[in-house]
Amino acid sequence: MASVSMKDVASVAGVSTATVSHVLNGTRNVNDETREKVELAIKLLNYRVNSVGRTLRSGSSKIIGYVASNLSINFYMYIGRAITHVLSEAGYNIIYADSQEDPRIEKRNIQNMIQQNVDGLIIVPVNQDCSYLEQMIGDLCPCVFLARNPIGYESDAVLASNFEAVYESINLLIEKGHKNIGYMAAISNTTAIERLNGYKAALSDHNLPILDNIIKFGSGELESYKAQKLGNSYKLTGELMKNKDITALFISDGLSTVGAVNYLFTHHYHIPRDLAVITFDDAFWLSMTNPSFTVTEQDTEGLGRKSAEVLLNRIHNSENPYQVYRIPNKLIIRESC
Amino acid sequence: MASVSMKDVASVAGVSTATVSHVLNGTRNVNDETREKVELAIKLLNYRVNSVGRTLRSGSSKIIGYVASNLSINFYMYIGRAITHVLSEAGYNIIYADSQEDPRIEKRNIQNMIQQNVDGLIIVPVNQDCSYLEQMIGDLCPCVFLARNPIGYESDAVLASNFEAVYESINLLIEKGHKNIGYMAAISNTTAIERLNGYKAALSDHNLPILDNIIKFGSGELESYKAQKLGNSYKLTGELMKNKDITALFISDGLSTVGAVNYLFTHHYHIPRDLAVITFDDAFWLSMTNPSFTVTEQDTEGLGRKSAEVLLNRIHNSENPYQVYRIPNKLIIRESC
DNA sequence: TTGTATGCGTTATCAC
DNA sequence: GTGATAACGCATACAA
Repeated sequence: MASVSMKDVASVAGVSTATVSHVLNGTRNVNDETREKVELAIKLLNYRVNSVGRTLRSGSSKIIGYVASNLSINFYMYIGRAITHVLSEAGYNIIYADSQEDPRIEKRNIQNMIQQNVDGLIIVPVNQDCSYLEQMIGDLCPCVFLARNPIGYESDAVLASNFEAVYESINLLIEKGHKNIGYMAAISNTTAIERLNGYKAALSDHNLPILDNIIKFGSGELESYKAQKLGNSYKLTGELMKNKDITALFISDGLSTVGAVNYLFTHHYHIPRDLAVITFDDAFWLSMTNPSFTVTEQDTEGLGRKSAEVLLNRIHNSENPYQVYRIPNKLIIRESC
Repeated sequence: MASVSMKDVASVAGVSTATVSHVLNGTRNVNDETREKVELAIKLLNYRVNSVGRTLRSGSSKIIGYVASNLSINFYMYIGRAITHVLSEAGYNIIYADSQEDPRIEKRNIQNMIQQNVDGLIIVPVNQDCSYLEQMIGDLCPCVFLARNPIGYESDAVLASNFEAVYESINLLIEKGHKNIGYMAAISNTTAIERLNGYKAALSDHNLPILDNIIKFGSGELESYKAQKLGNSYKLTGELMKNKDITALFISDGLSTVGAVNYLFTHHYHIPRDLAVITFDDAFWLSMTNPSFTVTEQDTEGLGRKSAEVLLNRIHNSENPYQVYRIPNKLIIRESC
């Protein structure tokens, strides 16, 4: 509405808009006296740059879009904060979009951001198959994938070291004498496969058999986090635990954890006496249950920071070959194992 | 980079840019044949409108900004989804910004959004005192406050019915025979006062005394949600529970709940036998603890929907007097009372 | 039914 | 050291 433009500032200060612009951006030498006149006018009129005009003219919005599959999962919010921290330092503004696990919303979010002329994108894709993003993004803006390795789209990716994290966790259980270690996963995608491979490798390396009947994989359907508490993973855990030989359980994702823990508590498992448990991904409530849970925690700070840095590199130097970066987890030992 | 503009489309279709624009927006009659030529060119070139140009020219970005005090609290994300739902229907795009409970970040977020020419703002303010937003926002864009009633800034606000929700909860406890009902609050602001007044009114209406020594108020400092589990509310609950007359406890905000519940579990309170408990605000884990917790749940869907509607009204009709809207809570009875 | 031309607010290329 | 002026991509008033 009552918007003040550079023209107004220029007129009040008695200079040209070019001078105002240069004062604002420090892009050329300005006489001290002139500068002061301009700065006074800016204060007087309460002038703020219009980013839209600037973006149109300069071709750069200084905005980075963070499009996450599901922002109601704290994991992705914490990553967002780390991203924001790094990128603000570098002079960028960050806008968040929430895809709500819906590929159509994700598509719209990315479309919008591109139309807003974002200088870069950090994407947690809803689906593994990202080929449909190819013609949307193309070479319009650099783009880093986060937490999930995209299929059908060549780009940088920053991922947790899924294999190593699970390997380390299973190792711990084996060292404690467990031989029948159940494995629970709600989702099946390449990330889930990487984790499962860590499990299998750890068993193999200790000459333990891999028993298919104590590995439980969900349908791959994504349930909303809110609905999750009564969801599929509760049931899957029940089916898994019919096998009475199991003395330890590894829960391989945060979505499974809610239902699985709920099942174990409801059925009065004595942890860790009857059953040792380790879960993938920390959550604040996992340290306040009785017993508290041993977890392999993903490094949100590291993941966010790295993806921001990779994006910045890509923006400034678009010729390097694409690369996948791995951020190690951290094993946090609590009471459940 | 290889960005396609209306000019390119016009040239390929053999028409003027005006025609392309009108085809795109349906703003005037176009010959079927011409339209088809244009649409073909658009497909051929994979053309997408540039929102920046459109915004600059039209003065409207069709973007609404949602600036929340702390997006890692699920409550605010769920509200964001409801907002998004209503506003997408109305043809707006929504961008989220996370203030991380830091007024400086909030300020930057709002500043950015205004510079991006957003058509409206929905703000969960970090501080109660919003007078510093006055000169930033002014009449530059309509703005609805959410969840916290701003001081020093005249605007619409959409709030939970704090008074009634607590009144109803305390009523339930009184009906169950409780006379010494402890009250816990981590934060002290007008929202907290409203809730406390609901507590006091319920007691008064049943001719029960209001005992200051079983009411515990935090310092008002905001702790990060992540750090909260070991934070102030744990300690405050401990101090409160020194009073052995207390037979019921009302926890008046989600931030307190984490610490308070942690304290009660750690000290092996038998709930509800020794102590009946009701908390303000639901969270998924409150239904999977043992016992599960009775809560007065805030209606995120209603809060988000209403604030979006109020904003739309304000955008289309800016002359109505400002108003405060209240969205009722829902009492969900579980095992803790 | 369609085209031409202007301006939104800014930056950048000239010229002075 | 400073000022005109063009151009970014689009929508629209006006002309044809």
